[in-house]
This record gives sequence, structure tokens and C-alpha cells, in this order.
Amino acid sequence: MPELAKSYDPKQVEDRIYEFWLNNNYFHAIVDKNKKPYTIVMPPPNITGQLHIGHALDNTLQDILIRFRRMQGYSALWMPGTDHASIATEAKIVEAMRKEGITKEDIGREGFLERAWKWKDEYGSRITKQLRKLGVSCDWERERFTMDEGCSKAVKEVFVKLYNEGLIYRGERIINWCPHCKTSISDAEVEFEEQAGHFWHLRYPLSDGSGYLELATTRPETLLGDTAVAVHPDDERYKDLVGKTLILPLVGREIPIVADEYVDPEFGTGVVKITPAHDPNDFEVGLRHNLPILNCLTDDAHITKDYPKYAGMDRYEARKAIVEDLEEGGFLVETEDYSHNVGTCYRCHTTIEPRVSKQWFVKMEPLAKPAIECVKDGRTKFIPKRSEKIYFNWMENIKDWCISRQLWWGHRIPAYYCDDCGELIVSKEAPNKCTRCGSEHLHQDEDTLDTWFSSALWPFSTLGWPEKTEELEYFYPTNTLVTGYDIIFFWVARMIFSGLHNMHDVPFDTVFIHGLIRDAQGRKMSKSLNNGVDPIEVIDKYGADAFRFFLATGNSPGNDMRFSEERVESCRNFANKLYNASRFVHMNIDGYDVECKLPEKLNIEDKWILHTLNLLSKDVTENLDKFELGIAVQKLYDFIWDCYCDWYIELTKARLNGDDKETAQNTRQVLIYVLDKTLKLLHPFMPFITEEIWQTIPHTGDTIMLQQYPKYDEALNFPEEAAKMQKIMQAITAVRTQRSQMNVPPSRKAKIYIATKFADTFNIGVEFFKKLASASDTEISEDFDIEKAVTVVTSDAKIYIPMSDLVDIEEELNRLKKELENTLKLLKQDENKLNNDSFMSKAPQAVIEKIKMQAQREKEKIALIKAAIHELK
RNA sequence: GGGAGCAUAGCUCAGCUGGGAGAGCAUCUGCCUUACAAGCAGAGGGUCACAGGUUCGAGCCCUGUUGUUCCCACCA
Repeated sequence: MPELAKSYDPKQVEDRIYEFWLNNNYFHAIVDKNKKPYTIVMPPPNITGQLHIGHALDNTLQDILIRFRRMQGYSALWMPGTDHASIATEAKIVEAMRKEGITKEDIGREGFLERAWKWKDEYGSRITKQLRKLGVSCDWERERFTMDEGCSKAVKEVFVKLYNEGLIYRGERIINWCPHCKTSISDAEVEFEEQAGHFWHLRYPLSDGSGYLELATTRPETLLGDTAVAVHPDDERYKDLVGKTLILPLVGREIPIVADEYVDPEFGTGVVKITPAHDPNDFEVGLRHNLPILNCLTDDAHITKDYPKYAGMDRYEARKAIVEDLEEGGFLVETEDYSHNVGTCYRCHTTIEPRVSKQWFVKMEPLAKPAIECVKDGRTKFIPKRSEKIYFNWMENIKDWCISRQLWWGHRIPAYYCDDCGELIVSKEAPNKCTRCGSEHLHQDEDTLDTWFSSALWPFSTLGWPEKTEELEYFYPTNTLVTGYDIIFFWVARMIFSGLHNMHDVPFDTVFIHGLIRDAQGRKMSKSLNNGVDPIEVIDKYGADAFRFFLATGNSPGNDMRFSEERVESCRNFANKLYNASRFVHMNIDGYDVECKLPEKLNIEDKWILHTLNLLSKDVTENLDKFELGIAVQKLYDFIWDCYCDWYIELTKARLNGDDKETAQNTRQVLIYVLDKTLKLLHPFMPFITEEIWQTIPHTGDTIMLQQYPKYDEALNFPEEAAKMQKIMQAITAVRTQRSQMNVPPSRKAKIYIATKFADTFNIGVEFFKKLASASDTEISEDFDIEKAVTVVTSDAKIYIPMSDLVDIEEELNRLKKELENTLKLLKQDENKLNNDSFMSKAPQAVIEKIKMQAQREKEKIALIKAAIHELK
């Protein structure tokens, strides 16, 4: 290895390594009957999208999981792709066209689609290119698009199937209409926003001139479409009025007073105006009472020409004008400030307009039932478990899904109408004549499907369905679906019922839910706040590994986290630490013939680090199995920084520079061995730097990403040596602490005397004391008779540091007394437990043993402190 | 109206099946110890929101209270 810079520069590494992986096709997963499959389908980002921090989190988590399983020997497929995002993409293109002064209608459907595809070709891969910067190891060779041939085929297949089963139907219903996007949207796509408005109290005169009926509304402009007024059937106040009629103000139409349970007599005056065409509840009332549906708004929410006075005004202008006219006519009783929730379009946040129109629907109840079952019986499991409540809540209250959209960019509905006899034909292939009358004059339904209709099929359409491919056979059902809690019902729910219905099996066994990343103040990142963090900029500044590490650290399933540049920085520092550790290793192995293999003879510190590493492998694997990524990453951090760098590397220095050639060589091998395993353990989290370092140290194999993930190895279990090493380390720390508190610089060495029953153990550590505890020399014995020495005590040893000029007897005594007090307190606690019959009979044996040992060590320590105090006096 | 999360060090957060409270950042002290000052060695700092309960033992389990964030439903 050439001279290395002092700090790690991800820019020199990441793109090159990614190229290396790509060129060798390491991400490609194949059907391999000798391996178990592990599959993740990537939530396809919108082609309109730019990589945001949510994508970065989502894909980092997936990459960690897929790399982990791949290293464990699974045939690990991570299926990537993009979503056509009909409404978002169409809006974007329409907007671009608007700037050029063109409308959709100007260029027609075909011209528009041509433009859209061109747009897709130009920008559609932007986000996947950005994803690569993160180091994602998905199988790009299999990349899919929700509107590619295969997915389109799957969409038609499912549509026709559901139609033939009676689960898709067409009907005139009230749906959510976005007057800006000019399309219907599903219930899931409506976002409620609290808006300040008014509550207008109006009075409608009775036809017979006997008086008025007072009611209140937040939407006076819909008065134009009123076809009734409703009261509760049991409401004594209005009982006699039911069946009578009213004269609709401004319009003059005669409308009935009906009785309906929907009205809450307690609310307002207990009288509701009924506008079936513009309110979902009113629509239901209208159905029950056979009321006419009068649409008074156009598709862009302007008043229709049926009301000449207001025709052409948009709904808010009309509201103002109508309120003025009502006031003038004496129909307005009062105006009250009122704040209420208003549905808005999740894409453009325009207030939605409930509208009656002919749309296609999926009948949900029969599909929802098995989808609820499979989560209840554990075939699909949510992590964290509580997130399944969101799922159940939605599934159990589900309404039919409006799937048709009045858009051009998307899967066109495979339904055809006969121009002559009106027959409806639903078919995968365009029919050339009418199945009923034989006419050749047919036209296809103009509408396209909800984007989520195609993404619902993603887990199997990407594997080749409806063809029976070997990939489908092997990789389905997939294993883990990683996504945020915000799209459980948009997508997860729909994949589950689609998978069950079409594949007769769940689409994945685990749904791993993560939270949102908020800004440093805990606010949601949004365009309007302009507080978004660009992942690409973060990667540019700190490197993808540091960013990924940040995303995985302190992140627990389903919980939101805040972005913090300081924390990314500390992750960058960690990468740098690892890099420098490898520089140290290189300085000591380069020029020697070293293999990545353990030597025959292991020293105590070797056994300690190997033992610790061994436990780490076990822990990290268990944590990853349980999706505890944040915990796993913390353990790796601690091991690398505290154990390997701060202790083990320091401990090796004496041996490496000593005269004993054999032990120096052994040390090199252990250094390499541990580094190699550590890099592998860390690789799923920090793929670039681990590959980079691994390539430069002695290794076998071509890439770290295909090496076996380290497993627990009984042969590396050295609990006794590890415990001994702990004794030595504790003593070193005790000496350091004392010296530090006396402000003695490390350069000022002092001989230390260790009085201990464990002379054998401490004898092994002599060099460590010199190197790590600033000892000029070490003497070890059962006991010493030393005057004027600073004394530190551990459970295993009493250590004298004779620094007569620094010793203040009084201070020493106080310190030792305090220490004694603390230890006595601890002992007391333990003894209380051990003397407690309930504890002794009910606590598990292991806990009792632990307490006994603790108490024993405390007793020993107390004896040592007492002796030290005695000596001082 | 229904439901969920969160409340732990000055700040941001971990804390896995209950068994002596942790990290990062910040603060303080001392160190350029030839891998790393993006570093090393130490230190200080917590009634684990509050009140009950279960238990030999509670940050963790149960009940309630307060504060806070969010989701769903939506009364015109």
C-alpha cells in the first residue's frame, strides 16, 4: 500500500468502488436452488422525484438488510425500479407545457403521451442515479418501471380478472375531485387540513309562507344545488314540517323537508341543507330520499351556466357573491367564525370538491378480509408491531377504491364501448368488434388507472407475473418490505390484498416500518419551509458511509428521527477512525509476509479481543435478525473504537516493537484477523470504506461483499482470559484516573507497585502498565510496605504510586474514605438481597450468582481500601 | 369522536425477553504518547414527566394524570 493520507477521503473511493461492484455484477441475484432466496422489492421512487432524505433512509435500511443476507449466503435479490406516478408526472408536464403556452388539449392525447415518454427518458433515471451514490446494491439488471411492458401486462391481467369476478365495477358515485388536477382521487389521497372559515346561518322560507327554517352551512355556494333540507325524524321541533316544502333562496326552486337519521339534532339548529351533488353525506341522504342530483360546479370548480347570475365564477367568488345576495335578500341570519377540516389533494393541496361522476371502483370488502387475516395470523408481520394497528384500522373501515383517473399518463383502462349498441367490453386485448352487435365502431375508455393500482402488483409483476417464471417461483413471496408508516395504506395494504388475491400468498413476510426524518428542530421537511436536506450534498461533504451510518444510528423501528449535521460529522469521524486503524495495521504489516489467519500461540490480550469480537458477531447477527439496526450499529461502533482502537491496538504496540520476532508476527496476524472480521461485520452499514480497506489487507476472495458474514465460533470463546484481561484493564484505568486527577502529565513516569492475590495475571500485564499507565516500572507482590504513596484500589489489587512530592495525606485519606463509603453502600445493597428470602427463592439462579460474585468483589475491595487507609495513617 | 407514539444528562436520542442508567454533541481538566487533534487520557452532569399498582426487584409491565406529536373519522 502506498503512503496514505492522514484522513480518509470518501471522494477518492466511493465512485470507484461502486464501479468495481457494478463491473463485476456482484449485485445480480440468480435463481440458485442451492441457496435460500432472500428478496426485497424496492419501493419504486417516482420518476418525477429527486432523491430526498426519506429515500436515503429507506434505501439505506434495505441495503443493510440485503448486504447482510447476501453475506450470509442467501441468493439475495433486491429488485429496483421506478413508478410512473401518473398524477405527479402529468402535473409536472402540464406545468412545463403551460410555460410554453400549450395545453394538453392543444396537442391531444397522443402528442401528450409522446411528450411524457420523452420526459421519462430524460428524467426518469435521475433518481436511480442518485441512489447509486448511496451505495445501494440492488440488481440493476432487473430494474423495472411500473409502465413497462411486463407491468402493463400484469395490470391488464388483474383488471380483467377482478372485473370478471365482479370485484371491479363502474358506477356513478360521489368521489373526491381535484379541480386543479381535474381528476378523481381516492379517499387515501385526500389530506385533511384545518382551515379557518365561516358558519353562515341562513333561513329558508316555507312555501306556504308560514315562516322560515333556519340552518347553517360552511359552503353557501352549494345552495344552488340544494334539493332538500333534512331534519332528524325524532326532532320534536320540526316533526310537523316534514313533508312540507321550502323555497330555495336566490334560486326560487321548491325543495322538500325530509327526515333523516344522519342529522344531529344537537348540532346547530338541527337542520341541514342537502346538496347531493357536492357532499358525500348529502349524497347518501339523497339516495335514501330519491332526491335529484343537481351539479352546480364545473370540473374546475366554477359555477355552471345553469345559474347565469353566477356562471363562470369560481367557488370562492361565488361564495362571496351568494352571501352578499343572501344578505340583501334577508336570508342571512348571522355569520360566525368557524374553523373546520377541509379535504385537499395530496399532490397539489387544492381543496377537493366532492363530485358525482361515473368512475371505476374496486369492491374492497372481499379483498380486505383475507388481508386482515394474514396479518392477524402472523403470515405477515409488522415491525414494530404497533404499526399493524394503522393497517387494521384502515382495512377494517375500508370503502370501495376509486381507481379511475381522468388523466392521460398511466395505464389506460382496458374497457371498450360499442358506439352502436353501447356494450361494455373489458378485455386485455383491444377487441375489433362488438361482442354483442358485431359493430366495429368501438372506443376505449378514456380514463387511466390510479398509480397505486400498478404498484400494488409490484412484488409479483416485477418477477414476471402473469408468466410463471422461475424467478417468481423462487423469489416470491418476498421477505422484507421496508417503508415509512406514511404509506402503509397507499401501498402496503394494497400489495397485501393484491398478492393474496392474485398469487394466493402474502407478498412479504415482514413489513419493516421506519419513521420520518425531521429537521434539526423536529419539523417535517417540506418545500414550503425550505428546510429539506439534500442527501447528495451530505454525501458530498461527509461521504456515503458516514451518511448511511448516521441514518442507521439511534434509529429504532417506526420512530421519527431528526437530522443532525453534528451527528453525521461524528459518523464521518468514525469512518476516519477506522481508516486510521487500518493505516496503523498497514504500517506494521507492510513488508512482512502476513496471512489473515490466527497464529497458534495467542496471548491474553489476543484472546480477550477475539472473545469480544466473537460475542460481537453473535450480537450483531441477532440484532439484524430482529431488525434492531440501531443497536447493531452502536455495538459495532463501540467495539471498533473502544475495544479495537483504544485498547487492542495500544496493547499491541509493545509487542510489535519488541525484540520477540515471533510474538510480533503473531500480533500482526491477530491484528489482521480481527480487522478482517470487523470489516465484514461493518460492511452492510459502511460498504465503501470496508471494501476499500479490505482490498488492501491480506485476504482471500474478490470482494468483501460476498464474504461470509462472521458467525459465533466456539473455538474463540475465551471467557477466563477475557476476565483476566478485564482485571488488568481496570487497574490501568484506575491508575490513569488517579494520575489525571492529580494533573500528572503522561510524560512524568512513575514506578507502580501492585499488591494483589492475582500476581500471575498482573505479571502478564507488566508491559501494558508501562505503555498505558505511564509506569516506569512495575513491581508485583502480595503486599508492600510503602510510605507516602498514592493508593488506588480495584477489586483485585491495591496499587501504589509513590509520588511523594504530590502526596497530600489528608486528601488521600478523604478520597479513600469516600471510595470506601461507596463500596460499602453497594455491598449493603447486595447483602440485603442475599438476606432476602423472597429474593433468594424467586430470583433466577443466574441473577443470584451474579449478586454473590458482586458482593464478593466488593468485600475484597473493601478490605483493600481499609488496608490502604490503615497504611496511610 | 377513535387510536397511536413520545416524555431518560445542557442538547439530540439509544436502552433488545424486568436483574446496578448509556452514546453522540456540548462543558471542564491534562496531553502534539511516531494510526488518527476528525485524536488520546480523564472528569462533572440524570427523583428515567407525575401519582398509584404488580413484583424479591420497575426506565422497562398495569392503571390514572399532565404535557407533546401524529394518524384515522369528520357534525352540515
